[in-house]
Amino acid sequence: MLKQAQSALRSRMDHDLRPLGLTVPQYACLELLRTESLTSAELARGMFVTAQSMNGVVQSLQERGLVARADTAPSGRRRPAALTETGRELLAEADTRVRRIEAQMIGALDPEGADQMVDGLAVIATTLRRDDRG
Amino acid sequence: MLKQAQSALRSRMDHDLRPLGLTVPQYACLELLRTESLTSAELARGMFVTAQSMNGVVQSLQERGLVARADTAPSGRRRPAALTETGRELLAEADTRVRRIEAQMIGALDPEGADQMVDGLAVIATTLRRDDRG
DNA sequence: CGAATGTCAGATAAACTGATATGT
DNA sequence: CACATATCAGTTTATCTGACATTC
Repeated sequence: MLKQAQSALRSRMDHDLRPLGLTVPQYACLELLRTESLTSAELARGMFVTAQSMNGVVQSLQERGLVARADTAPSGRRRPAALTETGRELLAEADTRVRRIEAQMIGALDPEGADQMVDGLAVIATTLRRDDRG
Repeated sequence: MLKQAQSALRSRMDHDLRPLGLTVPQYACLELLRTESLTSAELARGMFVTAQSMNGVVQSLQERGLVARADTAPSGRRRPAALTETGRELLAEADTRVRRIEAQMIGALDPEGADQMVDGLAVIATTLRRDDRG
């Protein structure tokens, strides 16, 4: 089941990221911010949690100087978070660790199977959104 | 990535199990106990968490009367937890909800893809155990 | 002694619901 | 007014590490 693989992955990522002072949700958050600035609400949707939950994560990242947000909203109440230089550096280190895990994961599958896996997981992720039929 | 599908699944399970007063870890725990009695340590290994973490989960299940453990250990310090009748009933209800999610998940994949998915996830789960090369 | 199991204590993080405020 | 965003407050759960006891 998904749950077994999920638990194993989370456990392993937690173990490898902990020395960097990063939790899995924090890492996931930084990862989403790699290519673009996003508001807490957008990050929340990307991670399937409430805006309130995400707010806590973003605030802790902000306090640690890993992300930055403008003090005043450029439009509406939107205050997108962006990686700082420090954040980008830490993300790079976290990434090498996570990629090592992914490599181990992918290495255990045959090449064709790995491709189908990625496709299937993407389908599942979009299918399970709570919004699509609660 | 696994993480996206995992987050979506967790969010969806959380949402559907919450009305039963069950969290995802609690449900996973009951599920592991469906066919056999297990100690906290064994459950912990099955869920890739520490024995301490699992202890809290088991204790809350015990307080709610969903699982039972002998007061004295039949051998060593082992005090395996077993589902109570109440626990079994709640698990049944939780199961129909989770199966509904799984059906939706599987339904989004073609039959062949679903099979390969299950196999692949099993491989990943065993591969990622922290113990196998940390 | 060593290994497995159980458990206490303390800390931190994450998630929820509910309420409230602010902009478009 | 409705809707999206932000954020505060309070609660619960899960998780970790460290320490310690028990039993084979």
